[in-house]
Amino acid sequence: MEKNTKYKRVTLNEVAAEAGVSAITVSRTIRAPNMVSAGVRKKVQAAIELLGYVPDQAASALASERTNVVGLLVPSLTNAVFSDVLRGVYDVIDGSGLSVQIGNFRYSPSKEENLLRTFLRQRPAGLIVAGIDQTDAARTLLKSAPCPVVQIMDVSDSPIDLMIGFSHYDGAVEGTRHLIDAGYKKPGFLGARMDPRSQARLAGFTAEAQARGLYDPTRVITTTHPSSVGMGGQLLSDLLAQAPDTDAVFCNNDDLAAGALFEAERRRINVPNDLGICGFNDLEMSRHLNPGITSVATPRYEVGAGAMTLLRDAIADRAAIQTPHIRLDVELIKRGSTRRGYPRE
Amino acid sequence: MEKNTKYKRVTLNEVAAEAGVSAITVSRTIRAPNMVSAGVRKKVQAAIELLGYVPDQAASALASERTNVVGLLVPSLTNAVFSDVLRGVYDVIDGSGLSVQIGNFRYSPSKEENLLRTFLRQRPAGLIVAGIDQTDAARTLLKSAPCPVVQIMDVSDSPIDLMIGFSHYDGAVEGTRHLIDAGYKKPGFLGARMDPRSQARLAGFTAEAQARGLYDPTRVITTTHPSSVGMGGQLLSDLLAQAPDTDAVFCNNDDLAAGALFEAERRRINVPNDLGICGFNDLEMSRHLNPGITSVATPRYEVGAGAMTLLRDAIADRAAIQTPHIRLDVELIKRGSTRRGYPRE
DNA sequence: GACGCTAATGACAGCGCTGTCATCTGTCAA
DNA sequence: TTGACAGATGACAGCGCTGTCATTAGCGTC
Repeated sequence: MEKNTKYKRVTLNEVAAEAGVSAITVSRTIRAPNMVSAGVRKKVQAAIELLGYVPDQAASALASERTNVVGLLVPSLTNAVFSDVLRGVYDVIDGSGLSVQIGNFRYSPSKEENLLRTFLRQRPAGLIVAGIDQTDAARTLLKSAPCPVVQIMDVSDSPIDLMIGFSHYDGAVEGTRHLIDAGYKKPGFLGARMDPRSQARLAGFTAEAQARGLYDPTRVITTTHPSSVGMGGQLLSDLLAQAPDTDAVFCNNDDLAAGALFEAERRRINVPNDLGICGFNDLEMSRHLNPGITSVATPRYEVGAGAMTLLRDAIADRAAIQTPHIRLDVELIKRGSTRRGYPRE
Repeated sequence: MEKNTKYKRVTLNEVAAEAGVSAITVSRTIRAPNMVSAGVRKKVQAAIELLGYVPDQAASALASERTNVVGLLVPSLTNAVFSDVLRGVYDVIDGSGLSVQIGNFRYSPSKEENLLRTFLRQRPAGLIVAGIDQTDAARTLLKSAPCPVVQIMDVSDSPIDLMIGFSHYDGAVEGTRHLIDAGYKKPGFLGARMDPRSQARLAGFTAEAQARGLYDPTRVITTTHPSSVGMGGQLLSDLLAQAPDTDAVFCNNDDLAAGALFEAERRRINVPNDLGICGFNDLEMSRHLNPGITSVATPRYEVGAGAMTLLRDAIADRAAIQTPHIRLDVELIKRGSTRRGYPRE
C-alpha cells in the first residue's frame, strides 16, 4: 500500500527551524507554555501560525502513550435520552482538542465489559460510562484505569472516580407522591427495558406507594423489551386487564406515558379524570399532547455537558477538581394528565 | 508527565519471537494473510492468541500514515432521524476494526468545512457526510480526499464518490399526490429548519400541487427555526391564520405533523375529515397517535448500515465496489390522518 | 568569588509499527 | 542444467513526537 503524499504535514521540526529553536521547545510551547519564556513562546506561536502546523496525533500518542480520545459508553443510541446527553458532551468538547469515541453496548453488561477493554487498550484520555451498575470485572477495570472516569446518569455512594447524575429513585418518589396527592387511590406502574435505572424508578414508586398504604403488586407491569410508544399502549392494556380499577399510572419514561395516553384515548378513558398519567424524563413531545403529560424532568443535556467538563478538567489536573461528585435535581412538571376534576384542555 | 506502565502492551516483536518469525511477517499475517504461507500463518495466529496481542493503533497510524478511524459528519445529534442512521452505522462497524468519530456541524456549512479539515488532517480511513449540498470548498476537499467518501441521506446526479440515500423530492411528491387523491383540495405545506433536504421536499410538494392545479403559495409556511412538535402546532396556527380554508397539510417531518395534529385537536378541527395531515420519515410515534399519521417512511437505519458497508468495502478495495451509488425507496404509509370520511378511530 | 540553586533550553533515543527493498527458495520452460 | 520468475520471508530505516537527562545561563548568598 503506497503512502499518501497528498496531505504533506508540517512537522514540529519545520516549525522549530522557522522559529529558530529546537523541536522540543515547540512541543513544550504547545503542551506546557509556562515552561517556555515569553519571548520564545511568541516566536514559536508565530511560526506555528505561519506554517499552519497541526500536531500529529498518532505520533504524539505513540511517544507519550497517551491519546486525546475520550471513550463514551452508552447503552443505546436510539433512546432520546442519550441523544440529549451526547449533545451536551459534544457542545463542551468542541474546540477542546479532545475527541469522542462512542461505544454502544446495547444494555448488555458483557458487551460493556468488552468495549471497556477495547477502549482501555487505546489508552484513552478519559472515559464516560453510563450508570453505576457495572459488573465487578468492569468496576475493577475502571478503578485501575490510567485515566479519569466519569459515571453519568445516576448517583451512588460508591463512585468509581467522578460522577454526575440524578436520583431515579427520588424522581419516581416525587412523581408517585404527586399522583397520590392529586387524589388517585389505585396507582400502577408501567416499565419497559428495566435496566438498573428503570429498576430504581420502580423501587421509588414501590416505596412511596407502600408508605401511603396504596401499594398493590398486581398494578405493576414490566417487560424487558425495549421502551416505545407502542409498548406503552400494550402495557396499559395488560395492566387494565389485570387490574381494571387502576386509576393512575406512573410510567418509566415518556414514551410509555404517551403510549398509555393514546391507548386510553382509544378506550375512551378520560385522562386525567378516570386515569392519571405521570411520565419520566419530560421529552419535548409531552408538553404538547392533549392533555399534556405530567413528567419528571431530567437534566440530560446538563449531565452530558457536566460530564465532559469534569473530564476535561480532570485530564488537565485531577487534583484540582473541587466537586468530583455532582448530584443534579430532577423537577416534577405538572400538566393536564394528572389535573383531576379540570375539564380536558 | 510520567508514562503509564500499568497496561504493558504485547508488541509485534514479542509475538514474532514466540512464533519464531520476524515482526513484519506477523504484521502481514494480520493485514494481508494471503501473503503468508498457511503454515506460518497458523503459527503466528497461535502466538497472537497465546499472548493476547492487540495492535497499537497509534504506531500503525504513524508508520502507515493511515488510521482506522471513520469520520461521520452529521448536522444534528438531537434529530431522531440521525440517531437511526447512527444506529445503522454502529451495527455494521461492530467488530470491523474500524472506529467512528462523529462531527456535529449543526446545519452550519462553515462548521462542516472546518470539521472536514480537522478530520482530513487525521488521515481518516473513510468519511461519511450527510447530504449532497456541501460548499464548493468542502466538495473540493472531499473530491481530493485520500480516502473513500460516502454521501448519505440524499441522491444526486453528481456524487463525490460513494452515495446512499433516497429522494426527498420524490417522497414529497408521493405524499402530496396521496393528499390530493384522497380528495383534499387545498393542501398546504409546513416546514421547519429548511435545510437542503427540507427544501427538496418543499420543491416536491410544489411541483405536484402545481401539476394538479392546486398550488397556492399562501398555504406554504416555513421557518428556519429547528423542527419540533411545538413548532408544528405553531406553524399550523400560522397557516390557518393566513389561509383558514386549508384542508390538508404536508409536513416536512413527523414532529411537525404530530404538533399539527395536537393543535388541530385543541382547535376541535376534525382530522382527517376537515384537515388531512401527512408527515415525513415515519417515526415510531406516528403509528400510535389517534388518528395515526400518514407518513412517508424513510429507510434511515438502512442508510446508516449501507453507508458503513459501502465504506468498509471501499476501504478494503475501492475498485471492487459494484454499486457505488445506491438509491433506496421511500414508502408512503397511509393511516387515519388522511382517511377521509371514516369515523375517527 | 565560589557555590548552590532554579529556570530555560537542547540532545538524544525510542515508542511500535509499516514501506521498501533485498534475499532466499522452489518451480518450470528451454 | 540453466536462467527466469514468482512466492515467501526478512532487514532496516524512519514515521513525528515526547520522556529523560544534560547543559547552560542567571542570580542570590555567605
